[in-house]
Amino acid sequence: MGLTVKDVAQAAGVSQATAARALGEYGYVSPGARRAIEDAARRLGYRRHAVARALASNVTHTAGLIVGDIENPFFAAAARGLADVLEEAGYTILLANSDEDLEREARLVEAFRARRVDGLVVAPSVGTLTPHLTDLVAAGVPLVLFDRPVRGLKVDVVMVDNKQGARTAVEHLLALGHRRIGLVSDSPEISTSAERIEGYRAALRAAGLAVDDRFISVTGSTRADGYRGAQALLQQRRRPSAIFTANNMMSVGTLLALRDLGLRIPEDVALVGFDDLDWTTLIEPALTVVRQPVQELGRRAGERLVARLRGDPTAPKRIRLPTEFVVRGSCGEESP
Amino acid sequence: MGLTVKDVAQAAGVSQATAARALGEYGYVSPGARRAIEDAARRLGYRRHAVARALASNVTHTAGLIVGDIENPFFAAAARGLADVLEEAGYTILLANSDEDLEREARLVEAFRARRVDGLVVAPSVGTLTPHLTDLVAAGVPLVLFDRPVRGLKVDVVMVDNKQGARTAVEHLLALGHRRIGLVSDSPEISTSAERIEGYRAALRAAGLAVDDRFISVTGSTRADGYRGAQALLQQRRRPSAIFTANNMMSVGTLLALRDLGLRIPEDVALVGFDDLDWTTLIEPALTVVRQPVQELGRRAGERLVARLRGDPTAPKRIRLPTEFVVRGSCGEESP
DNA sequence: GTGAAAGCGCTAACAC
DNA sequence: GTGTTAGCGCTTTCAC
Repeated sequence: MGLTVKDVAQAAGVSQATAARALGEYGYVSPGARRAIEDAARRLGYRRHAVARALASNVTHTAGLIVGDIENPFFAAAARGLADVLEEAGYTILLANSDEDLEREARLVEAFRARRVDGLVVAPSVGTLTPHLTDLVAAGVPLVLFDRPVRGLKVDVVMVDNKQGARTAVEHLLALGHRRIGLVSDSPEISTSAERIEGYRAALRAAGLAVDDRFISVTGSTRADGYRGAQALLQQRRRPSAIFTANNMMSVGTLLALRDLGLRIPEDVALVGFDDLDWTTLIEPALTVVRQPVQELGRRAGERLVARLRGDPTAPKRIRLPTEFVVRGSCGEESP
Repeated sequence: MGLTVKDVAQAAGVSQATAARALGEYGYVSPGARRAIEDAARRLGYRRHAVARALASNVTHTAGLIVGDIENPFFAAAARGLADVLEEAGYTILLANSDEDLEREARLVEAFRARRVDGLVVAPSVGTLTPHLTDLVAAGVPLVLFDRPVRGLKVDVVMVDNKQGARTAVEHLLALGHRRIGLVSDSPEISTSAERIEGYRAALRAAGLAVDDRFISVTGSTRADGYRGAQALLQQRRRPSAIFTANNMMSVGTLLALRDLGLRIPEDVALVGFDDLDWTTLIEPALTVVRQPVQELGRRAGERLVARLRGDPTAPKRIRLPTEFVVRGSCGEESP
């Protein structure tokens, strides 16, 4: 501890500036001096002080990531993809969970700004303009929105085509003859959910069907919420013959509700989920899902951020990765 | 950007030192001055500069977390628990994945030290003394080992009782009459796995059975490894009648292998997994598992680290949380 | 209780 | 190419 550039410079017999240039990998240093400096550094056990460097250079080589909950496999996979890209580019990740709470999210953004992150990737909990994000952008801090756009915020967004994904899922159910199709979703405040709900509605409308609110359950986004939502839908006298769940946690809840109600899949109720997971092929029947390229999503977000950090001046990009509709057994068919 | 303590001090009509004391929440400041300073700060939109503060005070309020892979639900849940505790205590988390690779892990520790993290939580990929960790401890940086001890390293460890957990699982299978019990595990270099393997052996020995290496598959730790390992065990002419999988990813792989081989659970092969997950009750039959208090594990690690950061001088603690054996259907019984 | 001044360890001009 | 010299924005003595 406490070994500085100056110490290395002395040991190597050069000025502090030269040693700093060699150790910090910038500016010109003659091969000879470089060798002497690197030798001395190694010999003494010099360790660069990223904090001092950050203060002097105004660059921290640190990026913030704010997700709803790292425990959710969706965010975990994304974090992995993001980390891979950012680390490769020399950045370290600061991680935090917003719990989909706007106030918490704002506090976290503030904390990350105080730490002078070079850029930020956030999955915004609300899809409308909020000061913590507009201020950030106004201040020129690169921001990449993950999974969800914010209406009116002109920054890069990396997301999937939620509406189309949901629509395809519901059309599949319609094609199988279902007319009472339930929707178990979380709040449309989360724009992803709004789009999936929209896709659901669009499919029904296109089929000339009325959208019946009694088949729609909109709650929180946890597994427990999914359980309750599905229960509510299924306990009506005229229950849905099929259900589309708008996210992975709610799929689990719905599955549990179905089981507790003694309803069989797909005989009693067909099921399609959004987001593919480890266990979707482990259950019987396997779950038909709208698959998202989750890790890729994280990677792309990382690439956008790195591009901005390197000064990419182009207009904000909205990257929409396609979903893939994976037919398995939960709607009463065999996989192709 | 670029608004400093000095600016606030001028606006409030006090010296920089006083403003800094108020803004930095240390030292004495009269109530009057404090109000003036806080008003000015709010009015001007002052934002504290954590990097400068860190350089001057030599405290970053940052903790590093190094796990094998954040995409693994085990680590994700732990990260969540840890984040909750650390955030509460005012720390921000730097996250990185080691991929269970020692060299990578060493690089990451180095990168975190360069960033002057106040402390570190790591799930070490190797259970023996390695310089990147001994140096860290020698330098006085608080370190908490997560999930796995390192032989000879005198620091806090938070883990579960792997041996007992594994032993209980195998004893359960033995009690059901199984004599050919397979083990699908990852490398004993990861001490957790070594302990689980040890528990497996202990149970067999206690029952007076020889440990037959043909029933033991030790490979990497991915799902694919589990799949291959299980396949290998099951394709022998004399295949195991039961399998114990030593981690969650390998349970998935084994389940897949079982299915592809057309083997039924529990009729053809009984199965017990280590680590409980979302989907273990979703499959049919539900998976009997050794459950670990995963998030709690993360929380406890966070608590230990915070204690050390606050100067707790007591001897290193080895916290061993108990596992819970959860009997479901995969061994041929009903849940209680 | 408050202020002046000296750093923390590094980068960044600028002169040589 | 290399050295000199200012800072970066804050904390931290130490007088007052």
